[in-house]
Amino acid sequence: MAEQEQYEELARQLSSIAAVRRDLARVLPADCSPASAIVLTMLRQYGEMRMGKLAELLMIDMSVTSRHVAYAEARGWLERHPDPADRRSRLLRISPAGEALLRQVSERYTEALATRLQDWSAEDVGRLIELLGRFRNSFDGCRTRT
Amino acid sequence: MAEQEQYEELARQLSSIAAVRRDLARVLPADCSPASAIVLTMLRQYGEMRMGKLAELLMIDMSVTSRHVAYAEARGWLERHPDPADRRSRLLRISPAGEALLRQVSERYTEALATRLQDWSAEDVGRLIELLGRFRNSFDGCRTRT
DNA sequence: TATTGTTATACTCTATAACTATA
DNA sequence: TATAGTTATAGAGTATAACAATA
Repeated sequence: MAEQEQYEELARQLSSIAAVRRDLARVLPADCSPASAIVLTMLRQYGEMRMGKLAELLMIDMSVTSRHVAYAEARGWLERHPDPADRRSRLLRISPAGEALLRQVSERYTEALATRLQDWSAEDVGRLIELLGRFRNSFDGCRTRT
Repeated sequence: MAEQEQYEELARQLSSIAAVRRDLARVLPADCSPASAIVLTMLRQYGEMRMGKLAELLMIDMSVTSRHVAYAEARGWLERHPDPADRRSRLLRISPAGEALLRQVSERYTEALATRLQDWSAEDVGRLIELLGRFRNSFDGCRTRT
């Protein structure tokens, strides 16, 4: 258990991180929104999946996910194939163009982060990643009011 | 220096953190936006300041800051006093009502975080805070494209 | 009936640009 | 002229609710 003061500080830090995300988003290719990048990243990492599963991974409403997917499909970055198990649903799969886009995104993110974090050790970056992952997991399934 | 893979993972984590922020925002009092909460927090922490300084702390454009401040002032959470040094500017100061609101915000944030992070040690929370602070600082003044 | 996904609508946050008042 | 702040406008992201198709 942590102290109240720590929790307040943590809440403040979370606000600041939004600015970092905006900064990072500026390096993305012109018509690739952060939303597109994360959708494609999930499809590459976890493979073919349904809309509902994707929404769950992204922790956003399916209505929003649906629009992000439509945007990416319109640009040829992903494909929707019939789901043999359920005709209401379709399976989402990243396309070769989407893979190519992700390689570009990864390059730019990496370059931006390498520039900004040049004085960080790989160990500290690793620690930050580990703690952020744990932090996020602590919120999984917590969409009710306390 | 970290590896490319680490940077990619870090970029993914940052996307996830947005969901955490949304979750946390749900515990705020009805007409208190996350923006109001952070504006008031800054005024409490750093004291009276000008609009430009506040925008810099929040790392958002002054036009946006101006609207957040107008919103908070309309609800009596902060006051704008003449700046004796520059009549174009006004000094922003948190009001007693704003302080009261912040106490409520702090209570709810704390309760929400305590619930979600019950299996975290104070040390790990401290490490996360420290790393997030350093991370944010590494981005300060980096609003250009690489 | 319940569930999967889509669409319509509204709200929040943000940035850019044009503007006012003062330095 | 330059700067501090405001306002108008536009764009991205999200949630809720109503809806269509299928389970």
